[in-house]
Amino acid sequence: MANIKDVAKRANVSVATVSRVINNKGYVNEETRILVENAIKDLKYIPNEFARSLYKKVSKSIGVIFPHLSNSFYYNVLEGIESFAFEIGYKVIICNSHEDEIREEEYLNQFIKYNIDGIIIGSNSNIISRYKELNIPMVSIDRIIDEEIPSVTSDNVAGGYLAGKKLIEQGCKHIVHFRGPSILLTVKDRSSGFNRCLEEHGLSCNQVDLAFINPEKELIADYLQSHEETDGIFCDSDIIGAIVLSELHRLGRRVPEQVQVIGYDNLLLSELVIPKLTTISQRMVEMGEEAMLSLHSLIQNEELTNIHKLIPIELIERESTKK
Amino acid sequence: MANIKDVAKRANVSVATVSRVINNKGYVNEETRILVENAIKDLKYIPNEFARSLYKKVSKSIGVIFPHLSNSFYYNVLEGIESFAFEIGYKVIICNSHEDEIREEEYLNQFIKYNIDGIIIGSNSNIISRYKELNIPMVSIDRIIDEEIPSVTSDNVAGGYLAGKKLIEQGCKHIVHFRGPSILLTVKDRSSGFNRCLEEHGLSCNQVDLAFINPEKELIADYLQSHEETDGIFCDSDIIGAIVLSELHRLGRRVPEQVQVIGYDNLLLSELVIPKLTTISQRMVEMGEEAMLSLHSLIQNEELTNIHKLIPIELIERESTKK
DNA sequence: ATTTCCATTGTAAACAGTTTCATATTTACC
DNA sequence: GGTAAATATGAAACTGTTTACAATGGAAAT
Repeated sequence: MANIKDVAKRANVSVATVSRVINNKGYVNEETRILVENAIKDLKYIPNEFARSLYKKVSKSIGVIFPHLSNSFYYNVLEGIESFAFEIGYKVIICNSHEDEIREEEYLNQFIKYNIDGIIIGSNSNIISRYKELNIPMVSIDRIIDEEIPSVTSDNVAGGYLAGKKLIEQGCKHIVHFRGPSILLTVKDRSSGFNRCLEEHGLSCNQVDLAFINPEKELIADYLQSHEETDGIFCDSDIIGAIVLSELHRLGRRVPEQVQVIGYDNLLLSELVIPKLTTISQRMVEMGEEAMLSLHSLIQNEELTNIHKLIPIELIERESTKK
Repeated sequence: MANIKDVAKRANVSVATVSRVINNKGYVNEETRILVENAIKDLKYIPNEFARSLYKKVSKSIGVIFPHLSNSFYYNVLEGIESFAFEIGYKVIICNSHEDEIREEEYLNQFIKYNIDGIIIGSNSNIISRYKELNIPMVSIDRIIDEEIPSVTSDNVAGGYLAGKKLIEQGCKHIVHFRGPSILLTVKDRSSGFNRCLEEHGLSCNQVDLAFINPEKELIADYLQSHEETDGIFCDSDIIGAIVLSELHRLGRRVPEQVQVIGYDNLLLSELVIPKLTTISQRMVEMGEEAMLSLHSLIQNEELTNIHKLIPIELIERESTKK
């Protein structure tokens, strides 16, 4: 691998001049520039970023900490982050915390070693203080971990509200909310939006708490069996929605004629079940892009006009609700 | 941020000694070691990897080039890669080529700048020559791009064969194979395994070529409508499988009594459709781990006992085939 | 004619480590 | 007691860049 000295030698100039050419900085005579550029081409010279970063203390890379990777939310967000990062010349180092604080801390140390320019956190981090003392530009995604730390979240309150509104508009009276784990802020927000909407219309609903990954099918089956009057169901995920549909099918209840169902996430799945699932869609890729955008501003020391970005949701109407 | 000089000063030793302590290399007196370690703790010193890498020409990071991120195969593989990489102290830089050669080439240049230690490629790269001239340790995943470049692939031939065997054993005579894009080697391999099995049993099958992402529902519907005799279906993905199931449902054909269906990938989806889809499972996380393992050996200049690793597949029996 | 300024280039210090080599001390062995 | 080997440490060179500063020459201004 050729280095800057080799180029300088071949072009008969000093390394400083070569550096000026590479960085387009300072005075360089046009002829000299061409000489240097040719030498660079001849030697297939590519500047060493380590040396550069060592001096400039900038790594042109950001770290992304997620609690999981195999989850459509995170990899779609990651897609958005990567996409925008590439545009502005940033590398993305991916970290899977596995919801493990020790692992997260180890990654944090790595970040320092590598002069990482910024961090995007999607994990349920309890080590915020550690993050804050690091003083590295940082953006949280999907949750607000601290008032001072910029965030990008999906408008979960609006998501819940919209789902409620749709069910009510289509005439549902006996509504149930199959919720995700209620420790999650996102779930709480959806609940609060949903409940507010019902209250505004003089209604209330039952809540059944479920896990996201492996929702207990039995709980769903039991509830549906013992609540024949149910005519509207809001599920905190399409996976729960799909299970609900299959249970309703087993019980012989017609969707959407007798019961209407709304899911959440707009997974591929929601198009493949019968009937196709009406769902709330989060703009995940956009969330990733917005997070990277905020982070970039932060890195550039720009003022953020909007510290806490709220990304709108959409209701995707399919066949599990009435028109 | 404290640097090695600060530590040296505080411990009243030279930087060389500090370096020896950090790297556990060379002679250091026990008392001196403790002195240095305390200084490190006091100053919260973390060595700068850029300076290190500059001298050692090793980055402790690998690049992963995938054609997409939002695809369960890739992110599961990524999960495996990241997991093992973390164990052995490597960072993972994620690159989404979007199937774009120019983008891939740009990433490649980045890799050189950053002295990347190794590359895992999952993309349909046509720029192999470029890769080869780089002389960076490299492992391909899901496809063999070159005889000399180590690879980790799923045993697609066995997958096709196993699917064929299952359908035949359960008495299918009129079999159709809804294939993925036939340009893909993986698809070709599945086909060849599937067809060989049918041939061995004196059978043959029809083939319908479909896209993976948005399989043309109409093609599937048309085929099923015009081939009432069909009693066995092998689908190159669970998504195709789910669509097939929904079409069969529409046509009033009972699964598995009249028609049996096998999918591929063991997506979450396959558990949620009615009836649950029998499918071939690829051990994706394991593939990622194995790829990282091979790459690590390569980086360490170790001989690979098995250049082309073939990861076994499994038949996951559910409700869309007879027992 | 002298001074000032700009363009152009090079020298050398900085960035933060690792490692080679030299030197000093201790221990081991004959 | 003398020599070789092992232990312990530091000075300085080295990694490949960027940049502050100095030096030079020529043009413009006084």
